Amino acid sequence: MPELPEVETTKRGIEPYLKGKRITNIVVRNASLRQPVTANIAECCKGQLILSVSRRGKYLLIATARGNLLIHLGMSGSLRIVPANSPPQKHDHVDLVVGKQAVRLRDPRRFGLFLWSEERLAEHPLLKNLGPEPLDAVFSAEHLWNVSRKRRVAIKNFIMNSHIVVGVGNIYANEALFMSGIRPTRQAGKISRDDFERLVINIRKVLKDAIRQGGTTLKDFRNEEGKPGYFAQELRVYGRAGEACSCCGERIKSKVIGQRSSFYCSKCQK
DNA sequence: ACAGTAACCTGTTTGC
DNA sequence: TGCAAACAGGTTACTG
Repeated sequence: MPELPEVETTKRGIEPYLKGKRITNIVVRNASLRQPVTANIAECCKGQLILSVSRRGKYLLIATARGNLLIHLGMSGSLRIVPANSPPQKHDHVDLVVGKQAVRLRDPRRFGLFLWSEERLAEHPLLKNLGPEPLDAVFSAEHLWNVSRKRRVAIKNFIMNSHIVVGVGNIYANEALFMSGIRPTRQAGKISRDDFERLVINIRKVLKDAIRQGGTTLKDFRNEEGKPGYFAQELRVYGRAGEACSCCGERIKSKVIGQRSSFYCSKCQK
């Protein structure tokens, strides 16, 4: 599910309910996510004042003076604001209780994470090797050029690699490559500087546009109010195999690249 | 160091 | 209609 725009939408949605409040409790109903929910997590952070809510890549970070909550939504996770006493549904695994309300993690596939960490975030194993934020200035054509030399992996896999740049998942990788006229199978090391310039611009554009629309809801993404995002209607190639290209009319092709379904126009993308 | 694959899970869609 | 297979937005551990 959630790529950067969906995580950013979630971050903006939950922030007003959390910032400046004290953590009342954390209720864990099912600790078996991709990693087990940190043992005794409630005792670790009960009573702590929430200083900030932020995002790094697809990770949500909730900071207190003693440590940080680190949440990842995996493939099927979502966070909602609910009354703390409302009955949980089948896949509602964890509640972060703040007063009479709770931020509730629902994650049917349990690929998500809900962790407590007292080490410096810059040192955290899940965060320390991440590449730049695509919406930061340090993410540039020069960066992509520098780290792609002699790399033979397909450009689509390359930009989905969080060590290269964070937050670009399958949907937006397909879209950004279409917008840039780059065939997703091309070797990263053979992309020209001009192509990288366009790719950087379009990765930023597609992510910003999707954030503006509240993210992309294919099936189960919901914001903190349980409402879907509206960017799906603006997707140009993702999920459109066999349809006419919006630019030239050619039929959109699909192909599995690196185990992920990929979509492109063979006329517009070389 | 790099590239490719399997694995972690469950729900929904597709095809016979 | 029923059942099994295929597929899904992410990440990482392992292999060669």
